[in-house]
Order: sequence, then C-alpha cells, then structure tokens
Amino acid sequence: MSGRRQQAARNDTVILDAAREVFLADPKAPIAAVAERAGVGISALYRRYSSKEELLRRLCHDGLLLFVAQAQAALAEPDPWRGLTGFLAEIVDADVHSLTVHLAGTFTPTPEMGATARAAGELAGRLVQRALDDGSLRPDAVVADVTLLLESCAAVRVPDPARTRRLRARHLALLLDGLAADRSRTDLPGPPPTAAELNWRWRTP
Amino acid sequence: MSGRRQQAARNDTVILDAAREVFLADPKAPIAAVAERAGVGISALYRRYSSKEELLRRLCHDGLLLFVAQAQAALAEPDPWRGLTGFLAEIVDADVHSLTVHLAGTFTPTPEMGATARAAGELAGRLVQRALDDGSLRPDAVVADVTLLLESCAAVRVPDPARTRRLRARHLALLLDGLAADRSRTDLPGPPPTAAELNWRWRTP
DNA sequence: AGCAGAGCGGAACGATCCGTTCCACTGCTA
DNA sequence: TAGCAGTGGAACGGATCGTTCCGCTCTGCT
Repeated sequence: MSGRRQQAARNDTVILDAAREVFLADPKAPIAAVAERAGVGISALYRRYSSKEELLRRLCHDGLLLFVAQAQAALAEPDPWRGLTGFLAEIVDADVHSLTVHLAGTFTPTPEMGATARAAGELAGRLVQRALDDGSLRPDAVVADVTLLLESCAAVRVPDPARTRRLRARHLALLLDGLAADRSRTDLPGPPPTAAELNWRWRTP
Repeated sequence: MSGRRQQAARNDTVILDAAREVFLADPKAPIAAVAERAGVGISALYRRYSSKEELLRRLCHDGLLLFVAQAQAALAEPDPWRGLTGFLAEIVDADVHSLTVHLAGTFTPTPEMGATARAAGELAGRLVQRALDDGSLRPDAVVADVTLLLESCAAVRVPDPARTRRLRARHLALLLDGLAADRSRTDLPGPPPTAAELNWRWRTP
C-alpha cells in the first residue's frame, strides 16, 4: 500500500497522537488545535470521528485499556510491593490518569467504558489488597488512597512535558514512602474516600 | 449606620465570600454565577470592582496575604516540625493554594502581588530550612517539594466541599509521613523542581 | 417634606470562541 | 481517463460571557 491510502493510514495515528498531546495539555482545547498540531485539516479529523465527543471517548477509553493492561502485568510480578509501585510509576509516567479522569465529564461515557472502568477498579483493588496482605503497604491505607495518589500526581505540572514526568516521579516517591508499612507512624485522619466519592466524574446525567 | 448603607457594607463581604466559593469550585466561572450565588445583581459587583480581572486579583492577593500571615504564625511555633506541618494543614484546609495558583493565569498580576508572592516564598523557605536543620524533615527534601505538595493536595477534590477538606487532610498526612526524616529510605529520584519551574504561572507576558 | 443621587437588578449588546458543515480541489485507483 | 476517496480550510450558527445601560427604589440630607 502506498500513495494516498498510505498517507491516510498514517494520518490515523498522527491524529490520535496529536489529540492525546493537545488534550493532555488542555482538556478543553478546541478541535482546530488538534488539527493544527497534527498538521492536517479539520476534515481529516471529521472523516474519522463524527464529533469531538467521539474523539474524546476514544482517547479516554484507550487510557482505560492501558490502565487495565498495566495492572494485569503488575499482578504477574511476584513481589506485591514492587508490583504496586512499578504499576503506579508506569501509570503516572504515561499520564494515563489525565487521560481518563481529566477528560471524563467532557463527554457522556458509553456502557463499554463503564465496564472497562469497573475492570480497572477491580484490578487496582487486587494490587492493593496483595500489598496489604503482604504487609508491605501500611495497614490503614485503602485502594481509594491510591486513586487519590494518582489524582495528585497528575496535578504536578510544569510547562515542559519531559520535566513534568521527572517531577511526578519524585512526587510519587515521596507518596510511596508515606504509604510504605514499615515507617508509618501518624494515624491517617478521617475515613478514607468512598468509591462513590471518587467516581462522581463518571456520572451519566 | 443602618439602612441602605449598612446593606451595602454587608454586600461587600457577601460578594467576596460568594466569589471565593464560586471561583474555588470553578476558576473560569462567569461573573453572573458570582452575582447569583451572592444573591445580588450584576451591578452590585461592578460597582465594587471595575472588571472581573480586578475581582480575581483581589481574591488571589487575599489568599497570598493569608499564606504570609499563617507562615509568620508558624515560625513562632518553637518546634520546627510542628510549625511546618501545622502550617501546611492550615493552608490546605483553607484551600489557599487554589486561590493563589489556580487563579493565577486568569489575570495579569500586579507588582504588589509579585512582592507578596516573593515574601510568601521566602517565609516558606525559612519554615522548611528550620525543619531541615532540626533534622525532622528528610534531608533530600527541598522547599519546592513542599510547593508541589500543596499543589497535589489542591487536586484532591470531590463534589462536597466539607468532604474535600477531610480527604485532603488524609492525603496530607500520607505525604507528611513520606517527608518525615526518621523513615525516609527510598532515594528521591531526579533533581527537585527549580523555582522558575514552579513560578511559571506568574509570568507577566 | 422633598429631592438628589447612591445603590441596585437585570435585560440587552457586542465580542469571542468553537463545533460542525460545506464546497472546491487533488491525485490515486480502477 | 473518469470518478471518487481524501483533504484543506473558509464560513456558519449557536453558545457563552464580560460589560454597559436604563429605570427603579429608597435613603439621607437639607
């Protein structure tokens, strides 16, 4: 395959990459910004996605699928603590959380996405439970604390993307030292967040 | 003083409170939302502030001043660790960081605000240095880590404001356990953020 | 008592932004 | 070579929002 067809196929990925970059930098960016970044016209976008919302859904679902894949890989790691921390490092580094959470609310989720999100939550729960049973995670931590951890790492943000990744890794290390069992001393105040509190973005009104 | 004058004076604070609530919930909220929340007309707003930007500036500067005041109070606490942690708890609880950082960029800062921001940074630096000298803060932490900590706590957010405060307190406790000296073990990866990296929002283009 | 105007509510205006459509054009493909 | 998949980008229409403006009320002063 070559010529026009190949160019079109290449555009598929170019557009998706551009959209990821643009919407990660600014979840409310206009569609035209994506086209400009991709170096294509607006038509090339609308030929592939019938609306902005559909593109956002695709991006978000891709993020969820990556989350699930990484979580499954992490469960294969024999050491629960290494599995959990490695997983978190990957998710933070790939900025999956921005993809899934910051974009949620800008579109109405599909049932399929809801299912994937449930699967993601279930896998994360297993990763955390393993580390709790193992004794490597402080006993008063819950899976919701890990969700908040991801949210808080995504909030670390400087103009340079590469630098942002480094700073997030540093922040994550700090948080993990706070989560490790052998040095927890302060009692965590208040009840942990509930599932409903954390999933409010996925409301389908 | 009573009657119309008193009502007007009361509106001063009602409007400011409403603006704080509204813009904390959504930094890009329209002016009309503030008026509605305050239970006044739009004119009552424009009588006091010549533009939306001026109102935002006022809000932000108030936040900075509160930051400075709390930091000075914390320096009066004899125990450096208690001073630092108590200070952070206050700032997180009052959501000062959202006031100052999330609002920055939505207006052009005044020179006076720049000066206050510098003072705030200097005071925070002293609080951190005290805890470093004291040995209660892990030696590889820097003041920029504390800035990121505030940023990350502000990212913890659920629809209910009261619940948000509780969850942030919990998240802060986790982070502080990671920052305390006597249990740090993991080396923090990468160089800490520089001042320029964290102050980019205060750019005046 | 009466009036000037401070204070206010909210409709209306104009600017801006943005998603989507549409049309002309290009160059592969059959 | 005819036709159409693929595209660029101008143009449209709707929505949003900051700001202005006009008419009203009721106070505080003379």
